[in-house]
Order: sequence, then structure tokens, then C-alpha cells
Amino acid sequence: MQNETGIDRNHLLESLSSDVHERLEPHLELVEVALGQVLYEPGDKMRHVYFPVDCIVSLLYVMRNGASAEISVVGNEGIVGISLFLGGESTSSRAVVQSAGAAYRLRGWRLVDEFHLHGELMMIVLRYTQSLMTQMAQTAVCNRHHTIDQQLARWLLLSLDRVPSNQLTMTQELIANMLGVRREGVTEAAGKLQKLGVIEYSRGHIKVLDRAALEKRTCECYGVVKTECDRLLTQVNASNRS
Amino acid sequence: MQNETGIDRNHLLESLSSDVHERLEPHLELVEVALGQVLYEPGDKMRHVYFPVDCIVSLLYVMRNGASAEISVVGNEGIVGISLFLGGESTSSRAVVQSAGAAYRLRGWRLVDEFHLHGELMMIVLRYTQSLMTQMAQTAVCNRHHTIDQQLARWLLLSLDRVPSNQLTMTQELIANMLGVRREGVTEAAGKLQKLGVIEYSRGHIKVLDRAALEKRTCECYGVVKTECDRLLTQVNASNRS
DNA sequence: GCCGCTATGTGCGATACCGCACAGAAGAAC
DNA sequence: GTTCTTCTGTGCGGTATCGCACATAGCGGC
Repeated sequence: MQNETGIDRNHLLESLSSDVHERLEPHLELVEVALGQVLYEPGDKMRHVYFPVDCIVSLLYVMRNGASAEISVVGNEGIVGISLFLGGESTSSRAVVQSAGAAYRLRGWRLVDEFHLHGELMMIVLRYTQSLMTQMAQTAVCNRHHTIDQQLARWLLLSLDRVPSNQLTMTQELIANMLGVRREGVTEAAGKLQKLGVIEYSRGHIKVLDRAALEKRTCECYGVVKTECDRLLTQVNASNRS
Repeated sequence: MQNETGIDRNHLLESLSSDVHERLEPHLELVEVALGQVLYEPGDKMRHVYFPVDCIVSLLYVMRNGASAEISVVGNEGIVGISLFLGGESTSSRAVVQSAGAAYRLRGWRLVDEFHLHGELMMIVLRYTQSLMTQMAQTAVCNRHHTIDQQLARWLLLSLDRVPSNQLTMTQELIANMLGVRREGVTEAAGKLQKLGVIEYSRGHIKVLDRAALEKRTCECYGVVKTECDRLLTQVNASNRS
């Protein structure tokens, strides 16, 4: 947390006042997580929570037949493992690293203890919980009503928002797993974007060249999620920054 | 809450210990809500929360073009208005009555105050929050991967679980709005079920004749939601029932 | 350079669902 | 009863996506 650049830190941790921060800091462990690493499986009792710094973690539901769908995504705006303080201790989805990078890790009970001290951390993580719910809701809507083209654009934007650069390391196969569609569908949609000069990609590396064009091609879902997250999370910062 | 039958009460309220219960009871107002009534619109600052008794409330997202999709459903196992204690105060979805009936209404700030007393009510509503998230997640998955037939079965089962009888008052048009599909699609799926003798319906009244058959025809989503809700909510009752 | 693996591109028939148009049928209004 | 409205049934062409098969291309290992 002594990082001076301000870009590769976790916003949730950042927004804590200094006393809470000092209580947690000794127990925060900076770890590297690898692409594809599973932070927990459905039903696993969680032992740690993670505060992503420059990694992205997807909450993914995997069906009995192996097909999957991304439920929501967590980056440096959030925290992985909220079911710990919600009281369920496990979820029905898998948390898998979608983009490798660093995260702060904390023993679950330390967060839960701090949560129950009933201070600002509680308010902050509850508001974050609501923003996650917004994301899940919009994922449901998007899955029902929008084309792969729109969903890919939404997915790229959501990922881009959680990463410091304009590059993603991600094969079309993996994106297809997240969106819950065929890989060929992603190939086609990505091909269109590349022809238009909006993105550029090759063998698992995607570079976004024209963010504004992506925003034009996506559905309203991205905007809804973005706006609601901003509302729920920046207000936290504002009210706690003294 | 002095109801002696035990069937038309709200489980969340029921599971509170007597002292919390006594604090809230004077402020609980038993109201009737009508089919189609909107409890709040996206962005509305919520003033009340509702504890359904024998009504069903859908959380529905309505797109700019008017198309819609149900995000989750709340019956006597839950509470409408959780964003109040989550801190957001409003959501991006609409809460609309899907099945008329009774609900206990409570001024929002009373619930929030009790929540911040940090007792069992907090634990209970947080666990309920997680069960709602499970439902949202599964809605997203189901929208992506399953047929209208399966989704209709899931929807009927989820509604049935929240109502004391085996009857629903609900036109195919409304079901279609919930599922986010064409009305004709629902007609076809419902027609199949009727031919098989699983349900019986006419002009807005649906009677479920063979629940087991419905469970066979639905996707895994129903089971996941049911199991997870039971886990999250009965444990609460158990731990608080002294 | 060559091999082999993984990532991406493409074509084709099948299908689930949509959008629309309209017909019948059950109640409600009168 | 007759009329009107609402709910349900059905058909048909269009399209997005699927499932599968296979072709091509970039890159690492040797």
C-alpha cells in the first residue's frame, strides 16, 4: 500500500481511513495470482479474501455439463470473497483469475472481525456488495437480450476498466467461456472489431485501440453497471476521505 | 404476526428472537399489494421495506426499449428493499408485484437502525442478501444456456415455493415479460406442459398438478437456487431459535 | 529448419427463438 | 343475448447462435 503511483492499488483499501487501514495493513499479504488460477471453488469454505490490485477475477458458474457463464467480474475496485461477511462462507460459483497480477490477501476472519466492528469498512463493503449485485443483474439482462457483438464489447470495457493498460491477455476461447458462448462466435465478433480498427489482437493478446468505438457498439448494460458502480463506490471514498 | 397457522407469515420476521421482534412489531404495517403494483422504480429512494407474507414481488430490469427481464423474485422467505441497508438506497431495477397478497411494511430507517444495532437482524438479512445474489447469478446462467421450456418450469417452481397454494394468477404475457421472451414462446411451452398433464391453465390462472414432473423438466438452476436458499436461510432460523 | 501445439478462421446444416399476422375462445360490459 | 376486450393458439419467414468439421497461422522446442 506504500505505492506512490496511485494506479496499481485497490480502491476499497484506499478508501479506508488511516486507523482502519493501520489495523489491517500488517495482515495484508501481497500475492501474485496466475491466469486461470482458481481462488475458490463452489462450496469451498473461504479462508481468505482478496483485494485485486492489477489482476482481474471472474466469478464464474460452471454447469454440470461443463458449460459456463461469467456472473460478474472483480478488479481493483472490489474484493473477492464477500460471502464471508455475508455469512454464507461459500458461494455456488467459482472465482478464477482472468488476468494475472497482484492482489492483497487477508485471512477471512480478520476482515470479518473488522466488518463487525461496524465501522466504515462495513459501509464500504456493503456498498460494494450492492454494486456487485447490479453487475449480476445486468449480466442476466445482457444474456437474455443482447448479441454476442454487444456482449463482447461490454466484456472488453468492463475488463479494461479494471486494468491499468489498454491491453488484455486473453484467448478467444477463454472469453467464450466467460460469455458462455461458442469460441467461434467470439472469433467472428472480434474479427469485426479488428476490421473496424477498434481492437487489434493476436494469439491471446488484445489491444484496444478505440475505446469510444467500443462504447458505441455495446449495449446499455455497460453504462448501467458503470454508472451504478461509480455512484456506489465513489460516494464511499468521498464520505470517508477527511 | 399473531397468525396461528404458520403458513402465511414472513420467514425472515419469524426467525427473529422475541426482543428484536418486539422492537419492530409496533412499526410493522400489514398492507395488501395488488398485481402489477410497483413498489419502487429504478433510482427511487426507498422509504419502506416490505416483508411479503403471501404475495410475490419480482425484481425486474426494464430496458430502454421496453423489453424486460426478471432478475430475482422475493416471497415470504425474504425482504424487498435490501439496498437500504446495503447503503445504495436505490437500485437499477423495478420491484413489481407478481402475485397479489399481503406484506408487512416498515419504514426504511427503522430497519436500518435495527440493522446497525448489529444484532441477529443484521446476520439474517445479510444471509438473505447472499441468497438473492445466488438467485441473480443463476438467472444469468439460465438466460444464457437454457430453453424456454426449462425456464418456464424453473419460474413456476420458484413462484410455487413462495405461495401457499398450487395456483398462480398470471397471464402468459406477464410470464413472458418476466422471462424476457415472447409471449408466444410461453404459450408453446405452457401448452406442452398442459398436454402432459403437468399444469392446467386458463386465462390467467395456472394450477400445478404435478410438481415432480416440473422438477424433472427444469434445469439445474432451480435446484441450485433452492438448495442455496435453504442452506442460507434455515441455518439462520436454527441458530436464532432458542 | 522442422515438428507439434495452440490459437484463430471459415463453412454448413440444424435449431431455438423472434417478429409479425391473425384466428379462435373465454369472460366482462351492456 | 350481443359486443368488446383480453387471453391464448398457430403459422411462417427471418436470424442469431450452435455443433461440428476442418483449414490456416503463429510460436516454442529441438
